[in-house]
Amino acid sequence: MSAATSEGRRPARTRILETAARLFYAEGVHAVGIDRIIAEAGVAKATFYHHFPGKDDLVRAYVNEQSAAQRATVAAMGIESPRERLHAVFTYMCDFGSGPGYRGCPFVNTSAEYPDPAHPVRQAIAEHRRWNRDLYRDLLAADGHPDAERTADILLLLRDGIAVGFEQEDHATVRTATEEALARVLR
Amino acid sequence: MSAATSEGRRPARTRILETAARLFYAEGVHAVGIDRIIAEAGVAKATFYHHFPGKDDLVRAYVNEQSAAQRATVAAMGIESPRERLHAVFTYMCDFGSGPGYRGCPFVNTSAEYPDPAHPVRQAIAEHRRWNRDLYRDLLAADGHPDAERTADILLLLRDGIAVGFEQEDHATVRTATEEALARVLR
DNA sequence: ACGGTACCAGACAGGTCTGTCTAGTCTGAA
DNA sequence: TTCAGACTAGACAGACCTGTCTGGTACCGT
Repeated sequence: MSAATSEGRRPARTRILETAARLFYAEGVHAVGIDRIIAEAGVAKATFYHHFPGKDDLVRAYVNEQSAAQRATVAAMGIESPRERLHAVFTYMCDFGSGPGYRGCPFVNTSAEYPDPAHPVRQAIAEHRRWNRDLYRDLLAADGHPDAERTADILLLLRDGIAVGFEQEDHATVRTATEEALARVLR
Repeated sequence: MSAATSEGRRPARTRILETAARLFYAEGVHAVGIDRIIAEAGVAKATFYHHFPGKDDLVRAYVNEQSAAQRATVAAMGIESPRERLHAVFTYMCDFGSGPGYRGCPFVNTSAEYPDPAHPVRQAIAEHRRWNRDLYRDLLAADGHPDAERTADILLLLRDGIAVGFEQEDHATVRTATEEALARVLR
């Protein structure tokens, strides 16, 4: 009996994506080979190449998966006011950044390994960033902020700073700095 | 006659470091192999391993070199007032980020390829960040800012945001957002 | 003249990378 | 029962990786 399908194991594609996400995030894209992913996912090589034409396609799927997860997290937040919602987003970032497995922003990290902005992986990252920036703008506008566009650009700067900061600096310091920065930026 | 030393060519170590800096920055650390560095530097493999015990040592030297260059740039700035000096630092970042060869912050990018914070390369990066943060704090304190410590933390957040932003977003937008963010953060 | 130092060219070893291919197993639907 | 589709195991090719080693040349201070 094949253990793969009858024992209620998750489908191969899912296992590949989950394993890739874990390894890519923890160790970097170039540092993790296909052989390791298929070994830890318990998948045959032919199966991997059946689902993904090449490694770059897997990386793109990984990026899109991360983006979908973040959008779902935001969508699942209670219906607070726009302002509370905006703060909740940044609070969530701080909580996530303070967690034990934090290893920086998956989008920033992955982007660093793909120098060409025209590469499909980079374009997937750019799309996520557009969503993120638009989220800030919409929440600011809904809150009646007088300069939602420019303030959204500033919040995106802050977002990236937080993502890098929690990877590099003391967590408590970054959290305090984030709260204070938010207060100053939003006046 | 050996072309290496008599024709006024730069010493091998310098050529290695310059070539490594160019390639590491443009394409990433893992993506560039030793073979390519020694080929483009016009250096024998034995010479490379004579100067650097291994690739990680070269990466560490690369990071330290970038740090030294940034410190020298700041040191070479005219003796403006602390506040002008602080603005000049951020203006320089914007100019650099808008340049044609910009590929993100070398420290952030390199850090993304070294997951272990205890790694010597990461520690070299951390040392540079301490210098940077202390630079902000000292300039703020010299300017009489009432909360130099916390504001320096915020400026470090902003710095990282700028470094990522110029790589990912429209340059003019990031520049405008930076100026506005600086104004709001410094009140 | 001599010895140390820096340098060059390139073969080599042992490993890992992506991607292809063969060959066979299991499951579910027609 | 037959057949397509998803899956498994693993050999293989060709390139690239880091690092070692041999062997030889040029310069420089003594």
